[in-house]
Amino acid sequence: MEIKQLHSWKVSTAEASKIQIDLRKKLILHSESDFSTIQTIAATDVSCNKFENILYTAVVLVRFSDLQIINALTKISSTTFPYLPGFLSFREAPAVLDIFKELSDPPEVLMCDGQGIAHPRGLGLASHLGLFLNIPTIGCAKSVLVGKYTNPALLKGSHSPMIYQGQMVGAALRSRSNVKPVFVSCGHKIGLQDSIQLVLHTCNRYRIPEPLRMAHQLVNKMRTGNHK
DNA sequence: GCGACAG
DNA sequence: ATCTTGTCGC
Repeated sequence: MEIKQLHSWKVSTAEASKIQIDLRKKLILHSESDFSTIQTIAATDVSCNKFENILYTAVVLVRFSDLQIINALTKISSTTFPYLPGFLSFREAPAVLDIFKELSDPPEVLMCDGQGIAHPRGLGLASHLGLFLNIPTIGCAKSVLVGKYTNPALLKGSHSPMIYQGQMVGAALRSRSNVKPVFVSCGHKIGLQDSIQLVLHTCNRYRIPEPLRMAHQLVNKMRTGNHK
């Protein structure tokens, strides 16, 4: 599929910071399409050995009705950009985009393991990917990068706002009853309510949404050489 | 200066 | 992110 090349990925952290501040203005933080009728949902995840710069990346496409895998693409690549909180996309996004270049059709929505706009400069991995791919993206992180929240009620589906610099940037969402919440934020081209509903729909047995779990399992098997 | 800090 | 076993609870 067509990928926008909005800037170089070979940049300093100072340049990266400027890029984030510039690109955040281009984000669309509401739904323009009807997500009640979607047929599929995509997810991406990246794995890496400690102290190494080899990235194991996967994109999975699952059917929305039964959450079964329709397609899965993987790639092994190297990176020079280190992990720095607030700059994750400059490390991981190029690998994800490389996989999407091989995909014929854009997915209806992409779920990412990290923040959307709940980010120091409002442009986390999910938002950054959304702009390059020009598709709806959702940030679903396992922990907070920025923002304060009060614990949502213990029942699945309960959520409370994440507040950063006086703005609501996402939601702490109880994806399963009695478990630690996940942190959902708009990536691009989708509203927070729709994002929450899609994440909830894909959480059946575990805290982490099924598409993200499957992508995670895939990259870990790649990394550890388990071809089962 | 100190603490916080997606993956 | 990864390193790691059993164990408590729904």
